[in-house]
Amino acid sequence: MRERPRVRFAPSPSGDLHVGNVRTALYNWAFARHEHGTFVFRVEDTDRARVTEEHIHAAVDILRWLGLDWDEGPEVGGPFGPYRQSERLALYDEWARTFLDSGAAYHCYCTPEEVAARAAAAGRPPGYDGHCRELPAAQLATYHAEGRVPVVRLRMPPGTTTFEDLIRREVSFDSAFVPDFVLVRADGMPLYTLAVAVDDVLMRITHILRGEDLLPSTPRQMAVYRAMGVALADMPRFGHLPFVLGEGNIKLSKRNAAASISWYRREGFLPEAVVNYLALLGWSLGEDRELFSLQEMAGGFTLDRVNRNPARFDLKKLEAINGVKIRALDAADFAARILPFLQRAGLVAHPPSEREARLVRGGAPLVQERIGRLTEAVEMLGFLFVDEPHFAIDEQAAARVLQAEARPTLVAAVDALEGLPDWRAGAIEAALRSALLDGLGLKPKLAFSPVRVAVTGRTVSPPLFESLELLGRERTLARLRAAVDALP
RNA sequence: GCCCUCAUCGUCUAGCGGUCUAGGACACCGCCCUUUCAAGGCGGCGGCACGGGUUCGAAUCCCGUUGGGGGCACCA
Repeated sequence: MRERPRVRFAPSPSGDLHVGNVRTALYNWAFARHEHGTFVFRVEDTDRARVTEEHIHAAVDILRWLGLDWDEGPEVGGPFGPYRQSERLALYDEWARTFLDSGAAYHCYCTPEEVAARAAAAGRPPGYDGHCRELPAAQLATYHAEGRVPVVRLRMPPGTTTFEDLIRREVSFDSAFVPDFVLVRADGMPLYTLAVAVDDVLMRITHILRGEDLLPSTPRQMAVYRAMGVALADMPRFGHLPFVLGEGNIKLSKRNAAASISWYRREGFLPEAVVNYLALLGWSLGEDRELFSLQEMAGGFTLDRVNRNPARFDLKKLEAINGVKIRALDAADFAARILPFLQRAGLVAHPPSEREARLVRGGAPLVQERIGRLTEAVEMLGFLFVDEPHFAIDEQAAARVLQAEARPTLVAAVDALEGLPDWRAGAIEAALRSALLDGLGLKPKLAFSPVRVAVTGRTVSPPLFESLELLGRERTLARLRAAVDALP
């Protein structure tokens, strides 16, 4: 009997989408999908100075990358558009006029400075005092004569606003603590306070899941609904999501690079990991299930499992989940995911040459189970793509491992590998074990590290024998000989 | 200052009056495996903020205290 819910994600993209924004989008999406409702994406760009075209594109792009799709909004349209507030200004204007006519709103001629000064002088908390609520005609004339341009304020109805929060419980605000607020600026531009309410009603939004920072603005939003003639029972229902805090020192400030979701993409996090981790910040599937897909999340997403307390972001945990998701990828998919990172590092061409493609395919399985971020594949596989003349050994690694005493080891390795008829990992391992372990009586750890550093340039690398096989006989021997020559 | 809100291991959480000497995950610490690094396996450390109630019985319900967070814009 109950109608399908319509929910929305309505960011005001004044920069890269924030981690908290995305978590809100995710919950709205999951709720819509779970209830077989509609997910609306609306852009709140009434503050045009801050919201740019570029930011909007970035938001669309990152949401798509995460795998969130919307039924109405930018690039998909829908029956209740336009979905950008900057294209709906006439609507807000119309409603502001209606409010003025009905007395639900009034013109206010006070400047922000005057309002603040009066509050301070009276020792009241900041906020409007209702000064222009009932202006005498004479005063009005004076203001006009002074050339003052009014804002439109909503007349906050007296009494108590009570609502059942979808995530908390009953919340109520006494209007005495909710000052009359501005709907339209002196320059005629509508404010968030007007635009959200009008749009949510006009777009038939039924459930509003948003950050808890908006909790105190709920009575104001409901007052606008009321002015629009919406009955209490028909108003959208609100659910306020707890905050996502930064690590350590509270707030996930905009200054912090890790606050913007695009950072995670650049740093080699999988969208399925980001989404999985973000879902965990304030919600759980239950039964100790921590790993799931977007679809599984949608399948189990109910509001009664959303937490009320704020969550702190933990990069280590995200990384752990990322590792699990990386390992769960099939080989071809994983190779495709690391390719862009190798390309950006300048190691592989666009498109990859045949040899490069072969090395990516061959190298991918070597690193898939040992990295937590896709970017690490670049560090570990770099040695495969560098041409001999440009191959360089990490200085610290050389200083530690490639000392004079490594000479017999490297020489023996060259001898053992030079005539090896079968250049495959198994044969390479057998040859090196016999030459270095049996022949020189070295411990494995000591025997293989000079070879590793000489050939990969690092003390940490993918498995040695497979690495040599991939690198090929020529390049392997060239690097070993060069290392011998460079020995002190 | 006023209003609102939150409170289980270091962190994310399970728990929705008895099955809790509180479960899982990440982190951390051991051990095993091992050609480096990981991964994996096994084990360990560690928590119901405090005080009152309600109840035969509270992590779970109520009140208060403390502490945290948010809001009080011609930002959203």
